[in-house]
Amino acid sequence: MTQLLDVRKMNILRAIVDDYILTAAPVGSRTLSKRDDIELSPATIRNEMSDLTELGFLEQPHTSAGRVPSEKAYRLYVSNIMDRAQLTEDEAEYIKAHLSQRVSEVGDVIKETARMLSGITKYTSVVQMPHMKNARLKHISLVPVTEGSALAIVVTNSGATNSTLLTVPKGITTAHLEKISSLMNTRLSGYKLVDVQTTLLPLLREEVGEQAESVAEMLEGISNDMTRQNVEVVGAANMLDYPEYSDVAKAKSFLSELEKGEVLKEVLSDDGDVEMTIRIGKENDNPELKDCSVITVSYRVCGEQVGSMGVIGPTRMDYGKVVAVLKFMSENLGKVLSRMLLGDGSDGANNK
Amino acid sequence: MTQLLDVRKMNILRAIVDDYILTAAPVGSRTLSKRDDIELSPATIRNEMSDLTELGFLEQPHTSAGRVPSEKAYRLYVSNIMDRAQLTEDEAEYIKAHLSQRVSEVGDVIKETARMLSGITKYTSVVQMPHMKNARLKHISLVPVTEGSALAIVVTNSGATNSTLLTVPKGITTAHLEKISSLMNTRLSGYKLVDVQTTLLPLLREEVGEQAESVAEMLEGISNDMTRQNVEVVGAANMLDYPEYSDVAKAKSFLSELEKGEVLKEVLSDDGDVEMTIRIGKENDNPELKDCSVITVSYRVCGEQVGSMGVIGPTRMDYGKVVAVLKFMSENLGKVLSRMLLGDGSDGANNK
DNA sequence: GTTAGCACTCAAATGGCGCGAGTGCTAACG
DNA sequence: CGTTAGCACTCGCGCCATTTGAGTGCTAAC
Repeated sequence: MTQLLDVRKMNILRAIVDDYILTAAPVGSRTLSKRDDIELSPATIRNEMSDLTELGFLEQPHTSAGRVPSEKAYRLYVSNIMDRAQLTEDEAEYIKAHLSQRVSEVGDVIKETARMLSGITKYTSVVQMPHMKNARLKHISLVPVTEGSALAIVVTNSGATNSTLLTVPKGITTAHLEKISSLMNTRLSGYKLVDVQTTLLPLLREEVGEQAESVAEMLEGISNDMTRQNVEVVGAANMLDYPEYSDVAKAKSFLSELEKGEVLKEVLSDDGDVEMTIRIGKENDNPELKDCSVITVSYRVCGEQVGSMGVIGPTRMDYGKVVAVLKFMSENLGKVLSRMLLGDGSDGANNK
Repeated sequence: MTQLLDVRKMNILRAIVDDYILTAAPVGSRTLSKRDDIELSPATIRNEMSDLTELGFLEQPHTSAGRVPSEKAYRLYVSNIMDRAQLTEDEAEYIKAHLSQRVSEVGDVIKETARMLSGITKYTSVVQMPHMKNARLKHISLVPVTEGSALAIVVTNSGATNSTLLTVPKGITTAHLEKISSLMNTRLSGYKLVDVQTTLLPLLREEVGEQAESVAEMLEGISNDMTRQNVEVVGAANMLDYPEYSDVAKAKSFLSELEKGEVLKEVLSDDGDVEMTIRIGKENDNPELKDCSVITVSYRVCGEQVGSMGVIGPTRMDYGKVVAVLKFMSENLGKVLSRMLLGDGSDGANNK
């Protein structure tokens, strides 16, 4: 493509998208000509719209209706046209306040984040719990609890802690446990959790003599537990406010799909190191989302990418706003979590 | 009330409720007379229906429509008329299989229970995580993890274990922690968790000298963590299948309310020792549920009532089926959890 | 006490009608 | 030559009158 569209076409297209995002109704030439930012007669606009339709940026539901932006138009809008909306002072303040007030549990912070995301955007929000795949092991201790169970306490280099209750073979003694944990420590310290599961575990399984099986099982239990991904979904009901879901059948299939949780894998799919991903309509792998757009952003704790979150809305979502909110939210969540996991010490992330 | 209704009226009422539960459409005299179990002419039935209307068991949406059961009718139906449906072999089998296959985590078992409940009933299900309020403390240990944090490991008399990460004052040493935990053990062992929070904590706070504040904070952290109630909700989207929610606005307000979570408190409200509660329509405290019925049942682990679960559906829900499923599910969940918490030893509950 | 018959009611479905928003084309204008 | 006014044409949508049919209540006969 050379210069995609001349300035006037751009302006018209922007106006159409803006309007459609707001009203969900096909927009016509007259409506546009009334706008302040477009000083053209309806007829001229009609000509331009005709061109835009031919180029695939607009669609007509039927002959005598206005035009509706195509997915191609949204794509262009997102990458070239829209001016990213700013959060209002109030919103920014609100987010900061609510995020730092819940400093007790990681889970709570994630939930609150999801709530705020959908509260501000009025769409459906999805927030992943931070995973620890890339965290490096620092220390493992095994504490006997009852006959047949022990607690594994795992500390990672970032300072994060996790504990899992393990079932251990009945006969095992405290001395045994200590031996095993010291073994684990010498062999595993410094490695990533994800490596433990994929590569180190098989190796170790061969090497350890006596308690081979128990050690292996324990490790598997630990890394399973620490690798499991949980996702908070909030605001699904919001979708019912939009005319695209005024059909109950559509609403139902969307909500069911959400509940099944397959959708979440799509959000979860972290595209390498990409900061933010915008998937419009059929760009989503899941056919259930073909009328939705999904914007996701990853967040980092102490520089390490540990999870992502996203907003799901109709294709005519307010992209500018959502992008702004997500960006802000991701940064702030990162800060708060970093602070939490490091025990309030202010290193790593700069918490202004 | 003497004998509430004569046999024929009962039969007719049952037939109407049965039919309405199935079709959600007002049922007329002709429809009824065609049924095999009622051998009367439409005219006779009309007379009876007229009586039933006067008695408050039936309602007419408008003059020329059939009759619809009133809440009073459902009440009667539930307590006197319905024959509790049995689960099919397949369903029972299915439940047992899926429940015992997920023996790893309590949370998973609860989730699976909720999923099956709504899967079988096609309504919305709500399952509470088991609480430990009534569990008696057996042992507490505090394990230092990093500078500034320690893990509290709590074992209860039933063998259940729980661990919480606590933040401790920076200066504290391992020796300190040991002292504190032994103090906790001597003073608290044998008490119920719920008592710790409400009555023991203030007492203790005065008594301990030196580390008063830290101890108190820790205990508060522990008991907060162990008392928190979590609830799984599954199948909300199912409601959209029923004509009573074909109005999107209604659907939306129901779903929003569910998401807000206030509804859950209602389910949670354990009516003392009552096994099963059925709330029909406006019997629900929450006005949002005035067109719903909620059936809840508590479940027990080792004889102790530790949580409850329920099904939310339209007032014309299939009461017989739901009651049967809930009863079965509650028993089986109890068994599975008992087995899990006791570490597979088969005492307490009899696991056939 | 039960039932057939009949007049009456009323929601919902049906179908025509006109409105109005919007298009596309053509011809005139600067 | 780009822009605009004018006009005929399209077509979904809401409105209204009509029909349909399920259902009732009453009365009179069995």
